[in-house]
Amino acid sequence: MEPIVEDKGNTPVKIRVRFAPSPTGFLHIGGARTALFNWMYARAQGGIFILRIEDTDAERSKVEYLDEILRSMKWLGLNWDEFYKQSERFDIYRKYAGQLLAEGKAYKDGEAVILKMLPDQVKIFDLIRGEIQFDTETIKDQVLMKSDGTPTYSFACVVDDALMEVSHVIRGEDHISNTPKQIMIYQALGFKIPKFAHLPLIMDEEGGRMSKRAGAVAVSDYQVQGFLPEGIVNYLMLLGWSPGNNQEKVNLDAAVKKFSIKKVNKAGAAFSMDKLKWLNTQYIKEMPVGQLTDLLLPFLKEKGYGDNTDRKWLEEVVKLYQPRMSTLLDFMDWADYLFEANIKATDEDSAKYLTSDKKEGFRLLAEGLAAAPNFDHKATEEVFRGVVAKLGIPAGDLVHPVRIALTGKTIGPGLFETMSVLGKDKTVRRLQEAFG
RNA sequence: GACCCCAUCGUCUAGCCUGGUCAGGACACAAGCUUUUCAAGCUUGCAGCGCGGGUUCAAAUCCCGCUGGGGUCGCCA
Repeated sequence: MEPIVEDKGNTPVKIRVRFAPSPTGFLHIGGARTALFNWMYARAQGGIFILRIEDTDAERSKVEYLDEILRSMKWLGLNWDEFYKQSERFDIYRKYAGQLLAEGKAYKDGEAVILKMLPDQVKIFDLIRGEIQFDTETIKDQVLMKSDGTPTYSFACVVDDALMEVSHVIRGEDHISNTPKQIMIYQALGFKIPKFAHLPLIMDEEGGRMSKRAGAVAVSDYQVQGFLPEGIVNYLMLLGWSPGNNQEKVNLDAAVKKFSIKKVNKAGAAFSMDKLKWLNTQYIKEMPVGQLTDLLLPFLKEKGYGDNTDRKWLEEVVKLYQPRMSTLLDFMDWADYLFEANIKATDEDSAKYLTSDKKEGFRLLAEGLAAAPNFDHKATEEVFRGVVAKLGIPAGDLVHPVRIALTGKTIGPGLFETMSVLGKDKTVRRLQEAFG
């Protein structure tokens, strides 16, 4: 089956799209969304997804950034079919600039090459917004090649899009006003003009411009914060697009099947950390424990918890926390008492829960647990129930103080499971030492 | 300021193209159930077509204006 679409002239056009980041910073969450929509469109149409690095600015471009962008793309699962770097194509841009000079369509100003803007009404056809019209009279002459011999963004972009036979330019709305300038370049060069699709911008939680101080903006920040690529990708696709049928949780494969660029929204979308977390929670919940444990390993290692932990035991612990985690980092916050030698509750919690009337209960419990033949949650519960029955108090009276003593926290999984994974030695010792 | 884009619950959205379903779903929020806590889960609730004119028997839906928000005006990308 040939992946084609009909254009106006009825000539079959191969779908070719590109994502063109500049390695002057980390892969931004907005950039990731642009990449995602390009990727989905390519996959949905059986087309080609090109990754083109726009590193014409040698000053600001850094290899670290390039590496990070590539890493983030792979992490998100956005694989590319072709790869280019503009810094390796300067000869090409120079050649076309020379051509325009020779044809008298551009002129020199010092070493710079500048395109004459002809008065014209430029129409661009945008797949999302329809027809947009500009009057080039208000646009000044455009620099093509800078005095230092390097191409400007618009020039390199147009030359590459044309030479790489990009059929659809899918990019952020912030590029709308670049488009008429670029069309003038296409026309001067005699290149075929591609179709455009300008995506709505992602705003911060307050509806303003996305900025660093508004929280995480780099994809890698979200990775560090314990988000899963599945959750991020799912969330990002919902910003400006809907899979329909009231579906919210949709994986990449399913999304590709339903994706249509024409169904993309026009209005900007505010980012919601809450909803991202909710989706992340959904993906964590459905993940096989073994896989989740694997993902947790690097986080544990970084905290120095990773070494010589028993895998089977670790998976049991993970299973306990899996239903209540919304990011991988939650596990690190909640399960630390299992890895630390000593734990401490806040003074406030100690004062509230570890009151002297609990001493007898703690003593009996420590004694009973120490003598328990085994230490699964059934065994620990049996001992516990025996103690509260003997004391004639409600279970809750002892449950909360014990949890504080064992974990340093007021929240957590069931107490008996908690004791079981903590192990007999630590459990008994922490009970004995609870009152100093 | 000039040019351009946009406008449905607090937020993301379905519905708009091809006017006529109590404007549907999700997150968040609130309440309840469950319960040894916190989550999760289930149930219920709260909440919206920016304003003003048209067109029409009928407007969230079509047209115009206003207001509001956003973007661009670099030898950055």
